[in-house]
Amino acid sequence: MTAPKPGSPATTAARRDILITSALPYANGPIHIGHLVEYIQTDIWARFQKLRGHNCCYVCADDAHGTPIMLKARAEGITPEALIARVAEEHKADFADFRVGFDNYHSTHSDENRYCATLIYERNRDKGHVTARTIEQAYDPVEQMFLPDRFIKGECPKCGAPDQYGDNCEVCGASYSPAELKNPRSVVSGAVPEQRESEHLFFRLADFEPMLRDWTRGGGLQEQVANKLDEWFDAGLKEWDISRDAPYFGFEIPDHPGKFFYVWLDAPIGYMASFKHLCESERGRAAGLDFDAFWGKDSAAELYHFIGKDIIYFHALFWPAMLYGADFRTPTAIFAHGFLTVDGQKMSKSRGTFIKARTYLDHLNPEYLRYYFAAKLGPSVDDIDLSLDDFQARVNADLVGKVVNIASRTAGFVTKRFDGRLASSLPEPGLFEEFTAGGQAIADAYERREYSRAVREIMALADRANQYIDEQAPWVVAKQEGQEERLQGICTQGLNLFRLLIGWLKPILPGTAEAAEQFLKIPSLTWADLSAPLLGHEIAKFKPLMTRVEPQQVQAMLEASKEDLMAPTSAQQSGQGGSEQPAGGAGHLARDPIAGTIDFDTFAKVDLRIARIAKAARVEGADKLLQLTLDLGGETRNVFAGISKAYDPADLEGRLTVMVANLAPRKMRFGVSEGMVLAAGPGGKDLFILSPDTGAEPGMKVK
RNA sequence: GGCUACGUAGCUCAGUUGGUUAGAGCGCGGCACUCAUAAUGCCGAUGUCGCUAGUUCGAAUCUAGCCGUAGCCA
Repeated sequence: MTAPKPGSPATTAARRDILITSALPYANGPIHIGHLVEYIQTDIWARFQKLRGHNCCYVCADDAHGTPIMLKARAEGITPEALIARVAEEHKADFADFRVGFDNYHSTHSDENRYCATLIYERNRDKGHVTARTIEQAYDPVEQMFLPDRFIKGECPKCGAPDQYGDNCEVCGASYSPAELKNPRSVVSGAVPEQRESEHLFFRLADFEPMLRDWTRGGGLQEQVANKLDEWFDAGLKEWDISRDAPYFGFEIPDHPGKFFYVWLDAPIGYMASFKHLCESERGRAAGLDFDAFWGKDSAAELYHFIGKDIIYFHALFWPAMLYGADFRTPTAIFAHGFLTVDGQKMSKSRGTFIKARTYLDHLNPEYLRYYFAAKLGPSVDDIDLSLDDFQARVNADLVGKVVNIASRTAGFVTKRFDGRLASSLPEPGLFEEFTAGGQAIADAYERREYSRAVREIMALADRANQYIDEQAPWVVAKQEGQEERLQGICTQGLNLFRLLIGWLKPILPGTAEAAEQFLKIPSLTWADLSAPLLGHEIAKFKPLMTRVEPQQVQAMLEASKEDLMAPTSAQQSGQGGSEQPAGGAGHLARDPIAGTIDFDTFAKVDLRIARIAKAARVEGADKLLQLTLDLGGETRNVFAGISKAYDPADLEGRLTVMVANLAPRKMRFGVSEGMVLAAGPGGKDLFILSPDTGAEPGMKVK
């Protein structure tokens, strides 16, 4: 059996073995709605394949290694193991609540991954694809560790912009090496980095050029991605540095004590490890899952990786090469998607559009976002935009106004007039068949990942169903004597059309589909069930399957996202797949490096004043905010401070503290904040407001 | 800076190999209906297809340059 070409219509009746993955989220921060584009896109595809009756597994894991995690754990005073365990729980809860249905969620810091990474390394090494070479790298003499480029800051050698990372300048866009940086400083300790030598291991990617060129042309890549790869081939494939020196949180390389696998080596291997863990679990054994059948060199199973466009290089070059070199099968296809913008702009913390998964869930139904993303997603690598106005309009119009409304406007008659019983035949079987015929195009669209097309097709049919009900006007028939049978027929027809629509939407809206199944009193729908109508069957009383999105909910979510920002927490944006971003370090300087030098005039612009906390109160509806009335000795200010978890309002009243008195007022959901009190600490319960020494009086300037 | 993409109605997007008057949903204007979560149906208005030049009988579609946006540069 040969795997069908990816993107080919799902015409094959044979049961396919399919393994699907999403990129591994990095275990140093929370999931946000940008991440969710990928997990929702993948989950829809996995659910679709399962509904079609295929043997489909969807696995993922936390990407748990690397310098940022090591330093963040150290900054929190806990072990990396404790950190990644905590983050894993948060990630799993977020995914579960968004109904991302992983068959297994594992970690790259696992026995299975150590085994697979070691095996892949050793097999490649034994074939001569790994070489050792001494390189020069920046070294932090205080922390006694080598520094990744992103952990060195200094002035751009080209434009002189201060506070730039060691690899490129965000001001002028120049690329350079950390050694070129002027006045370089270690982000971890603030020390001046030294250049030191160290022996590193390199994966000889160029050995695989013929195989990779072949694989690239094999139809497993989107055209846009293949174009990008050609560019890399033309530039020549370079060796890949796969080792890092201690201290490092990862797997020690067996034959090189003190050296560790680079996080990006074992990250994709996490896909294998997660699947291996699934195979060896009770569930996996019961299902007869065989690791080798999926990963062996001649596997007939299909293997798909959904990833973001930023990590194509790793998945389309290193990963297939590593697998090939270690005598494993290569992926059937890589599906890259674009990034998410909100209202046409990059997600922004200050605009409140940097929305964490949890913040969204606190205010809105996950089905809304799943639907909206589906309505926008296609198979290309183009970015997609979350337009908040469009989001509300679309969810309300399409899902509540069109689809759910079909059931809502027919079910009442069935319950009241026919004891919930559907008619035993359809008055218009032709219309039903017209719908089921449309199901083929919808399936093809799903298979090709053209979700936006599938949604368009489904909504066109939903319009058709509403037209039918309008034409038949059951509310008129209901008032006519002796027309009971006709009324029951119309409603049965309408509910059957509704059932088809819900069945087709099930990969996108698993929760709503489940509620609809309960309403219809039917077992879990599969694609095959949709060919025949539901007749002579008793249904439950209709309850709203989905409520409308209210603008206030969206506003509240944005406000809450701004609150997250105000509380000085240590939350960091996580890069997918273990990019080495500074996330913490030894002590507070590492977590939050000292900012670039300013002159005295700049400092003098900040007017700091002693203030007496005249009143302090909790803010209804905000879990982090306290409303403070600050007495400046003649003038009072209303200030919101994100310190509710650290202080009891009663303990604050009467205290003296320090505030920024000339900060521009800021409008918040709860009122206008006219300044800011100063506090130190990572956030949550660990926040400490400043107090002046005895003798200070309200209104005194701090200088 | 180099490369790869993207740029179509107020908004979000379709537009298959170049071929008549460029489409949909939302929003907007009007009418109808009242079963339904102010839901539904019918009718209508709305565009120099980023800009410029070229190829062609003919360009939203092909080519080049420019402008804007995103990502990558291991």
